[in-house]
Amino acid sequence: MAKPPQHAISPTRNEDYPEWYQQVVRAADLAEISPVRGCMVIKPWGYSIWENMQQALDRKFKETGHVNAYFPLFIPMSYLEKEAAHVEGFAKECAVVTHHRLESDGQGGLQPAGPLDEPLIVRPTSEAIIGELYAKWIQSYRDLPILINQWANVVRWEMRTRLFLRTTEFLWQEGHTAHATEAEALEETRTMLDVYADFAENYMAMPVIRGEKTAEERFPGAVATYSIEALMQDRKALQAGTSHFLGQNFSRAQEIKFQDEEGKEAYAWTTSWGVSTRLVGGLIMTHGDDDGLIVPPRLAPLHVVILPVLRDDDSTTAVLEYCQRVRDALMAQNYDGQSVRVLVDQRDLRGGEKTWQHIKKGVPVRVEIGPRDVESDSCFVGRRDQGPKEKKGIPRSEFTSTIATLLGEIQDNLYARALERRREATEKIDNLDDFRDFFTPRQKNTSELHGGLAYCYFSECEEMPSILKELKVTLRCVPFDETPGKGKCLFTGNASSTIGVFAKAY
RNA sequence: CGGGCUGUAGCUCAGCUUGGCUAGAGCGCUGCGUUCGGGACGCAGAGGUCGAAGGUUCAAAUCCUUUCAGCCCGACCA
Repeated sequence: MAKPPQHAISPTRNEDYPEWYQQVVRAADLAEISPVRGCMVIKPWGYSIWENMQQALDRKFKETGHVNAYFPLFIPMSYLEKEAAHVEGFAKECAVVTHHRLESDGQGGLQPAGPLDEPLIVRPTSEAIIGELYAKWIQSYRDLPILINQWANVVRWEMRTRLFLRTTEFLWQEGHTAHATEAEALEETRTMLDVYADFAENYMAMPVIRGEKTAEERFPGAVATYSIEALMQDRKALQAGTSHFLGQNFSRAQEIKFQDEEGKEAYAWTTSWGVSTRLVGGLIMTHGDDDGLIVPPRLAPLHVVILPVLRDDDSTTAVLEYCQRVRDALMAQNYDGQSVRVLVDQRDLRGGEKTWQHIKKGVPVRVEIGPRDVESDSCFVGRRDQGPKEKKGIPRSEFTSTIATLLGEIQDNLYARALERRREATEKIDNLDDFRDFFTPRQKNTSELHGGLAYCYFSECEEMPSILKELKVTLRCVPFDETPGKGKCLFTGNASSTIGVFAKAY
């Protein structure tokens, strides 16, 4: 008998976090790198999690008055030239379509032909094309607000890619709204940030900090960028969603004008906001452990997997029938407004092997059912937020009737754990030595989890950028939830009344 | 786009320095048997034009040239 390894994932988080991440993506069968440079294939388990995210978000968008539409993948290059800062921000990472045909090169190969008069850009984001249409659609204050969202893929030609966190092509949603007044647009920007934060915390069980980005980190062309920032288990921050107040920058560039109630011509106030498949990466790094992924119940493709323990005797039929009964009873229950999602895994695999597959995929609840359980009318239940061997027998009817409570407990527990991890990794720091110390690993040669979130007073000064660069630290945001008093800028010692959240980041 | 490295089975790699017979291992896969509530074992098998093109040679995974692709480190990023 080979001794089983201690953990399903090797290396562990402590040993090599980036490698652990990749191994979890693989072990949980979420996605794989594709033959196409920088692009990933999202496999059914990973896509299903994304679908559940989409579903929850889409419902929230609609509850806040938005509707879905779809705009073209291609953007004429001239459209992108209109907003100067926007161009500069995205020009370096645009895929460009210059031809519309292929022809034989005479040697069995193909070559592009039919050059386009004007190149088309594969959208890196859609402000440029959507604004162009809004300009046509908006004539009167009666046409406002326009509150549209689209689910789409976008392409940004990144130099280095990591599954879900940064890929050349990714899936996302982008909301684009236009308003008659500044106040209304600002409120929209803030509302959508709150929608994201609510989703992150209550669905993903991932605590986030809401805040505003500083000028350097702002979306190209925006007046203000708000973001939600989450802390991963390696103590690096992940920007999980952004909401931009675009002011009139885009409407001036794109001539999005309307006549107001007094008959005067005015430029619309616009916003845009988005979250992407990057959230799946955030989910992995928030909850995953050394046995693989843990999916919060509200987003889990499967809530419960039933694993029949079959022997080579005549108990098989009884066990399978019992499994069906348990399945039916579970599916009759409601969790989070939907029927509980259950699978009886009858594949012809060894029990241990099968169990571990589901552990690695992060299914919240596993139920082993064998002759013993049929005999005692009970279920042998394991929770993914607990150790693989912490399984216990529960009377069948009690288990099936309280499944929603159990799933709710797991959801809450995951959030509580994540919040506690963040709390442990958060410090208020008021001098530069401590700051350097906080972000410097103890060991030189091995990778080490270190750092976290540092709350510090700061000012936009000359000293800050070089120190941050040296430490590979970034200013994540100016958090909304902090009420600053009087402090001193960490970098200059000058008086400051602005608190920033600093962290190493993805 | 600068610096370093790697392309050999589905995956991870050995073999290359010093050219030589039918190109290997582990994992995975298929079959049979024993197993099965913490990741099994035994036996038998399938699977490769050694990234591509050209050259040197009696002989090339191995040496030379060209080329393509990928990875890592820098500048950029949801």
